[in-house]
Amino acid sequence: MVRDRIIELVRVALARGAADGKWPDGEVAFSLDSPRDQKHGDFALNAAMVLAKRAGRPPRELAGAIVEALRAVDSAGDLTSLEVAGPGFINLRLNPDLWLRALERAVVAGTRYGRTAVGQGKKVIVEYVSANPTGPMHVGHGRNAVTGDGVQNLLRWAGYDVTREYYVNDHGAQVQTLARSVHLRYQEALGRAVVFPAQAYPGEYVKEIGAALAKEFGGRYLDAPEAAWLALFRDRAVEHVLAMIRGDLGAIRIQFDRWSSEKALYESGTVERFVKDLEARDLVYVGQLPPPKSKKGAGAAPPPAEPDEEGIAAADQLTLFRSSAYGDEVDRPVKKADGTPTYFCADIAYHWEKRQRADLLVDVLGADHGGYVPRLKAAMEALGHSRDDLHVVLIQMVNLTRGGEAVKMGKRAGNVVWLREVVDEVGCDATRYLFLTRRSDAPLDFDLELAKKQTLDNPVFYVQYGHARLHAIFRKAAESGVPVPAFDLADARTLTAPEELDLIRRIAAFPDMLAGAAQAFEPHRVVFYLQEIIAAFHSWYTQGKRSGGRVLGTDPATTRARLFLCRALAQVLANGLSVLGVSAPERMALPETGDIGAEA
RNA sequence: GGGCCCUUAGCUCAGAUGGAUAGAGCGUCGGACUACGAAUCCGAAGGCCACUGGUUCGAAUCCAGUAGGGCCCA
Repeated sequence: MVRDRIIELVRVALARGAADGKWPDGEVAFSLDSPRDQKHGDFALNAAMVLAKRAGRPPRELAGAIVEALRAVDSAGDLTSLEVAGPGFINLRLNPDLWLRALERAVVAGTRYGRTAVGQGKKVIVEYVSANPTGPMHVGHGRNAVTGDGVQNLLRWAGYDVTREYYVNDHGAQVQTLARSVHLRYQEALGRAVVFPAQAYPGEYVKEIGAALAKEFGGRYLDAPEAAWLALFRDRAVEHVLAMIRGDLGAIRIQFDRWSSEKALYESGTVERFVKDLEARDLVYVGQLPPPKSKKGAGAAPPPAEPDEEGIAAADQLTLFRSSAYGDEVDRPVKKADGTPTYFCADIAYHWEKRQRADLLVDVLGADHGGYVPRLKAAMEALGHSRDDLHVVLIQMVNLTRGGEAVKMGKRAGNVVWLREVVDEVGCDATRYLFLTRRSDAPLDFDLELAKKQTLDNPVFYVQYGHARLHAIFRKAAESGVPVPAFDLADARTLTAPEELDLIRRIAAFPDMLAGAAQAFEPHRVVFYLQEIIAAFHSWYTQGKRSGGRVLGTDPATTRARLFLCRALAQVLANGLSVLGVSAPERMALPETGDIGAEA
């Protein structure tokens, strides 16, 4: 990478200068930025300002000394100009051949261009979606899924050894409620009139499962006691729902490497072994839940005597995990009064088990689980790991709109918008891309009308169109008997327009951008990068068209060079879209045909 | 009442580990095709980066507090 090469040069120069006693020894936390303003060169180095205080010398004077040191180590002649500017920046201009070589690398690396080794093969488990197996995926799950998949893919491109994992909460109250709901529909399917209580799951799919079980078992469990069918109905219902979820995921091209079952954690004894481990480390004790934080001054409010949804009441003697010693607000129960483990217990047991399989854990959670993060981190630390071995990506909610009008959503019957409905309406590419047009921790407005539009308002369309347009150029070139050539430095040197150099610099920065996005767990950066680079292309293209400097010009060397530039650009677009799981069509149907065609 | 997130152009949002004159899209106004996709592009207008203080060579970015919005818990 171009930037890495310069960073190395700077390091050597700084070390050499320190060795010569020109400035104090030690790490210099310099940065090498690409300035927005081209007048400031290819890169701006702030080392002199960082070092000024330690050296006790004015930044600009120090900058002069650093410039000398850089010149001394630049035996290859990479730096064509070095100037001190502003408060003490050093503006670097590079030998243009360096940039042109980056263009060559992009094409030579092909579908692998952008892959880096910053992850050093570290094992990472990315857990995402993990929607409760009590119903199909809704739109919010979709955002989680797409973001998680983007993070996962970024990490893969950055050289991590990634496992995609889905945690199935197939144990506990919610799947039991599902089982009972299904049993009611089962009775109904057998002709019995039932009253459907408010807490039961209302969806149409519950009826389908009930009917399927009626067909399979007949009246066998019609009047049987709950104990006879609960576990069976639960397992069958979960199976059905997971099949639906797999279908939903398939519709947005998401697959998992591993499905981890909460129930299996119990059945395999993992939870029990984990609790033993906690006891052995003296991380738990028996006691009562602390009183909730009360209104100030008025003394402690009376603790609620009512059991909560997990069946824990204030007066219970619980097994508590010393999470408050590791940054959590209070100690959290891992066992209830009757000795059964809590949901939290199984969850940290799962993380404990995951951490044995990987160096780094990433959880993609809904923002409503934000309060859960400190106790998970506390658990990591208590178990002898670093808090940073777990990184949590929080996903804010999706506000669905149609032409600007809010689409009402809620948990009540009939109000949920399933992910599948959205994908069926706007397509997988638009769904995936638009879910990533905002930082994940900010709420997202998703407009169904906009997502379907075949105009530049629609960011997906804009980028895909750019890719198709590049391929139109290749087709035209082939028709004219001009194949896309191999790299030739002499040809490439004809690329001298500022717009062309700008495009080349962006292409060269692609691997850095991907690595940065991976390390920040922020797939939306890829979206913004693509948006910018394709805008730069459209601009260059149209301007060239006006001034007669088209890609397919009369001068053979220029034509070859520009075709090659387009080739590199198309590769970057295709690779960037591939990281996002969005297709890069080589041609797009005309709107008159009414065929969207972008999925090809 | 406690905790987390957020506040940047009329609207929707970017702004990488602090860098030089804060960017993009939409919307508004004005322009550009006899050849590779005008499904595109160019230009203009539009800002007290919520507020106050602090940290330093330098703050939209980091810290504290205030105001407003969202989520969770109670």
